[in-house]
Order: sequence, then structure tokens, then C-alpha cells
Amino acid sequence: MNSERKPGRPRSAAAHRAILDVTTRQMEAMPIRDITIEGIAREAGVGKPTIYRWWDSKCSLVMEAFLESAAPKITFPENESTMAALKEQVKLVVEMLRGRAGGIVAEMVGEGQADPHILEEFRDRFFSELLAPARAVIERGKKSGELDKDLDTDLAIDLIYGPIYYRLLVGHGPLDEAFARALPERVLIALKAAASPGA
Amino acid sequence: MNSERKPGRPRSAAAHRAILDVTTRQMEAMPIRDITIEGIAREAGVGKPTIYRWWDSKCSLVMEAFLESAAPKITFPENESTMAALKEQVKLVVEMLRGRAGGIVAEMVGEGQADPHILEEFRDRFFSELLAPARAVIERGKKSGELDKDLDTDLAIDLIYGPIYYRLLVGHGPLDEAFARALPERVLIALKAAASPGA
DNA sequence: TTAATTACGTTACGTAGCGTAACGAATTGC
DNA sequence: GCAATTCGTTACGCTACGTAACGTAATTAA
Repeated sequence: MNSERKPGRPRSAAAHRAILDVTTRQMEAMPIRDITIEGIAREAGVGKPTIYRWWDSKCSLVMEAFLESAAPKITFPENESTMAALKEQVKLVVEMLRGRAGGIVAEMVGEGQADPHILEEFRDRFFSELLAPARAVIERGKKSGELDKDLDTDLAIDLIYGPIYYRLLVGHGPLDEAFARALPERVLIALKAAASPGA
Repeated sequence: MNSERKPGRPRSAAAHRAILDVTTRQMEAMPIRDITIEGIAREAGVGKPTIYRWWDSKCSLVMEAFLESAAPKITFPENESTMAALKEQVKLVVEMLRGRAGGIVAEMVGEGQADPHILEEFRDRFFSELLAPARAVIERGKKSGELDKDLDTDLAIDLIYGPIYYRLLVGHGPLDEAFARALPERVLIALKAAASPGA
């Protein structure tokens, strides 16, 4: 309950900021693959060991820079019908993923395929947070009767957001406005009705 | 229309096979990231330049090895109802992606995030082929009236397969049997009904 | 004031795999 | 025989990695 101050020279806030700023800039200007620790150190006027002291990999650094500055802070509308809220959410998320942020998300997930730690951290710090409002709206819809009471919330989220990230990552179709409109229009039909196992 | 034979020493079929075999073996034993051209050349008893003469990157080679041997040859059931056929397809695809093949697919898509050529080639040679039967079944269902006649086939495919690849790539939920059963059960509801823009 | 501690930037090092070039030997068509 | 093409071997320069060593700077504790 006191100063928490340890002996020794304190961490340089300037270096910390410079590193994150340069990373953010490079992240927006080039693919993550092309970013190097040496390059960041050079441009930030910082020693390579200083970077390795605080981050254990390029991806950790990029992730922090992304979550800090470039990551979208989407605020979702309140006080609407469940349907309208979900449609609006989809629209906003698709719009966001259309830009460079989408490229970064895709590249991070890509890097994560070779490094489970990266993927796990990105799931916890990006996906979970972004999807929390959707989860809340779906739960609310189930209670209000607008959605099927027996709906599996996790499955519902996958139904809505799966096609979006599928297109983002595989790139077989556009993330355009038409898609953002047609997707929830079609999916929500399935979330309203009671499931029909025998069909 | 003749021999097509050019002067000069012909390509060594033995080397060609050895390269693909070693690649297949390594692909199944370790992540793609850890595979190196030098390692393949060493184990295959082949010169590095020989590999570079025929493939322009590690990913091209891995992709060819995967499509040639490890890639699943899924045969879909004929003469069933549209619903039953789609459910069966989902089940088989999920089962397949649960194994090492799923890991390879995920890693290839991951590599593709940094190299658009890889992704494009993988789309054309893997996804398109695997999804062709689904496309056919959906088209058939639209004509027979089992599915909504105004359904967008591309969107329908994304609705069915998007959640699967979303889970495969982001890894937030299991690709288990329960998922393979619940997914089509829920999604097919939306493909039967007429769309309701106003809802 | 002094000692202990921690961070800083610089420089240097060994390691790994990249992709290419040069070579002589092998195998084919003309 | 000659030109063309591939083969495996060896060697090279390049880039970035991640760490270690050094002297310096900044801060706390005694």
C-alpha cells in the first residue's frame, strides 16, 4: 500500500511511447510480416535489447500497439429491438474490417496459426471484447422472446460472425455493404424460430 | 501433337517424388512454419536449387504435397433430400478439419494472410473444389423448392461453412460432433424460409 | 554521500535459413 | 559430336534473429 517504487533507474516512458508509436505507424503502412524488431528499434531511436526487455515477440508488440490505438472502439446502440441492434452491430463490424484494421486482424490470426499463444491472447483481448455486446444483445433477445429461448448463444454468435471472418480470412467474397445487409437479414430468421431437429 | 520432348536431360522423376514425399511427411509431423527448404533438400537427398527450379516458395510446395496426398477426398452422398445431403456434408467436413488436415488448412490460410498469391491459389485449388458439391446441392434445393428460391447461393455457403472455418481459424470453440449437428440444424431454418427484409 | 539496483543505448556475436551463382557430371534430341 | 537441360555439390552474401557485454544514467536505501 505504498510507493511501489523499486530501486534502480525507472523505465523510460519516452522509449516506451516511441516504440509503440513506431510500431503503430509501421503496422498501418506495411504487412506485419515485413515489420522487424531491428527496424522498429532503429526508427524509434531505441536499443534492440530495450524492446526485448518488455515484449517477448514481435507479435506481442504489434498486438499491444493495435489494441491501444488502431483497434476499433465500436460503441453499439442501446435501446433498440434485438433485431435492429444485431443488424447495426454487423454493419459496424463489417465496415471496420473492410479497412486496414481488418487486414491487421487477419494477419494476427494468420500469425496465430503458427503460434497458439498469440492466437489465444488475441482471442481474449480482441474477439471477446468485440463480441461481448453481441452476446449481451442475444441474451436479452432470448429473454424478451424476440429470439428462440432455446438458442445456443455461442452458436448464434458463430452463425452471425462466422461468415464475416470467413470472408475476411479466406477472401472469396467482398465485405461490402450488400453483404452486411443480406447476412443478418437471412441469419436472423434462424435465430427467431424454434429449432427443428427432425427437418 | 508430337513428342513434346525437348533436348537436354529430362527431369528426374525420382527427385520429384522424393521432394513431395519428404514434404508430406514433414507436413504431418510439424507446423508448416518449422519446415525449411534446406531441411527438405537434405532429407530428400536433393540439391536446394533443384527445389527452387520447380517451386517458387515453400508454400507452393507444401500446397502441392497437401493437395496431392493429404487433402481429403470427400465424396458426398447422392440421391438424398437437400437437407440430409447438407447435414451429411457438414458432418464430413467437420470431421476432416478436426484432424491434422484442419491444422494444415489453417496454417495455409494463415500463411496466405501475408502472401495473397498463396491464398488465391489455395482458394482455387482447395476451397472451390471442396465446396463445389455444396453449391450443387443448394442449387438443386432451390429448384426443387426445398430451399428458398430467392436464396443467394454464395451467401448460403458462407452461412453454412463460415462458422466452421471461423472456429477452425480462431479456435474459440470446438469442432466436435455436437457442433456438426447443431450448426446445420439451426442454419437450415434460414435457408428454407423466404427472406424478410422488414423483420 | 555512498552503495545497490535497474534501465538505457551501443556494439558485437553466433545462428539460421534465405535465394542465387558457379561448377562438373549426366542425359537427352538433333 | 554438339547444344540443351537437369542433376547434386559447394559456396556465397544477405537479413534478421535473440543474447551478451560494456559503460552510462537515474533512482532508492542506508
